[in-house]
Amino acid sequence: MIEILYQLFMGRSGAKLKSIDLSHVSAFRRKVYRELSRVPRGRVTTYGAIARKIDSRRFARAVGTAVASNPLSLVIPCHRVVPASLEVGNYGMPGRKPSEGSYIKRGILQREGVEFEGSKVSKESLWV
DNA sequence: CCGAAGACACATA
DNA sequence: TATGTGTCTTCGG
Repeated sequence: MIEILYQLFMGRSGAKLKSIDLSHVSAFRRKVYRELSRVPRGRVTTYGAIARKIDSRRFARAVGTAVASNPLSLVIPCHRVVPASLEVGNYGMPGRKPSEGSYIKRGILQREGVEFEGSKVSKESLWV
């Protein structure tokens, strides 16, 4: 775990997720988190893209619920996932208004170097 | 078990 | 732009 946090601190996200215990997490969610952890700093991906990598695009909504309740918010870069519209999307912040969550999310992304065109992230920031 | 809800996607008008 | 529909995992009764 310390290893992971160190990697994050050094800006090396996408680091190994291996050492984390995911035994009590459903297989589906493990897949989601695995893909999510591959997204590097300064890039974003979409719920649909993750869904597609796992299986099919139809899983998009399910991916959303999986990410929303991710148990490792500091380790898994859940802020690097945006809807296909490329808008910022939501960011669950219990107790706060959705708008605040989006604001925070966007702030994090910008700090990581993601470029924005208006209310949307630029396609260049999309991770392939 | 079953029903409802969800950090979505996409087609249609 | 605005609605409506398709799909799948979770969670609560």
